[in-house]
Amino acid sequence: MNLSASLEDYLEAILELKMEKNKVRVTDLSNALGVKKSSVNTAIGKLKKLNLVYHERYEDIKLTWLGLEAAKKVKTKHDILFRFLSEFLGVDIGIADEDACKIEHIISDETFGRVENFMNFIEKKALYDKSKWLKDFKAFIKDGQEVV
Amino acid sequence: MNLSASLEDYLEAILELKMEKNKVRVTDLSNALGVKKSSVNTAIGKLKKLNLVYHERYEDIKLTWLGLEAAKKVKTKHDILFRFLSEFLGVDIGIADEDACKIEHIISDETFGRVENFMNFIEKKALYDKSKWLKDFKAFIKDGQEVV
DNA sequence: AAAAAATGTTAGTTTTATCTAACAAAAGGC
DNA sequence: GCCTTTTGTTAGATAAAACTAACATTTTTT
Repeated sequence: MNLSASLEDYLEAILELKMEKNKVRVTDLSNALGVKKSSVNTAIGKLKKLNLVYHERYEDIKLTWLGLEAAKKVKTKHDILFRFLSEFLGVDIGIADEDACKIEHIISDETFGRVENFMNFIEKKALYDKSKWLKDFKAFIKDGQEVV
Repeated sequence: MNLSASLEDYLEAILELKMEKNKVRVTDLSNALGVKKSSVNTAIGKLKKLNLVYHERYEDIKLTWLGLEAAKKVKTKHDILFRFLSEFLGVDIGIADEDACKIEHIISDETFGRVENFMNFIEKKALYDKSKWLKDFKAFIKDGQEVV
């Protein structure tokens, strides 16, 4: 199933809102994504046709099992890309979130897999690695200073 | 000046074709970007209005000074992202090229700056660093094996 | 130089995702 | 229980970027 960036954003937002406030309404999505309610309506119609959400007129929006799986996949991508950008590269968290949100839709599975591997590597390595490369790098990133 | 991803791709392709074959025609762009010639025409019309290219009916396409600057900016982004993906993360070069081509249009200046810094760091570090973290990481990336 | 092929242009259509504006239904306040 | 506000829906418009199909111009072949 190949979803557009826009539809992936809707799915992700539904999942996040459900975790935050349980009920997900058209207005919530409109606010979360910064689009008009009519746009939400159109998008939900498409997701419904794809069997990704369940929605009855004037009621709140629910993910189907299929939709939940798709949403979780997008969210996982987002989270790992966000951590890579903010924790590793030191990007400001606001910007890291924005960029992750754009990259998550266009990155290939292969590239994402590599980023994922890298974050796993870093996470474990940081615990017991004797070399101070990571610290050196963070210093470098921070003030552009070289550390030999 | 805020260009769409599509227009940035056209500029980048014009720069690359100019370097390869000197003359850049509508057909060259059509082939390079995999779009119809009529689409190239429409895009060139927009770039012309923005003073980024110079183009007379039935003649070849040239970048203005402004267009060249913009094209170089995009290409630099592409090249550094490509090196990061292929050389550092070990992504297949075909896929790295595709992904770089998508990411270059959406990444923030801040994030791109961080990637740039990182590649500079790596490049110098690799020359004299005693720790074998980079080698360890590449092994990890390659076969998912942990190296303690 | 005429015919054929390649190249370039134009007009009009399609798709995706947004918007505005008008309207419909539901929820809350009194 | 009515009125107002909030929420949801529908219809129609717009913008970007591609497409097809028809046509125009230039280049190449013979």
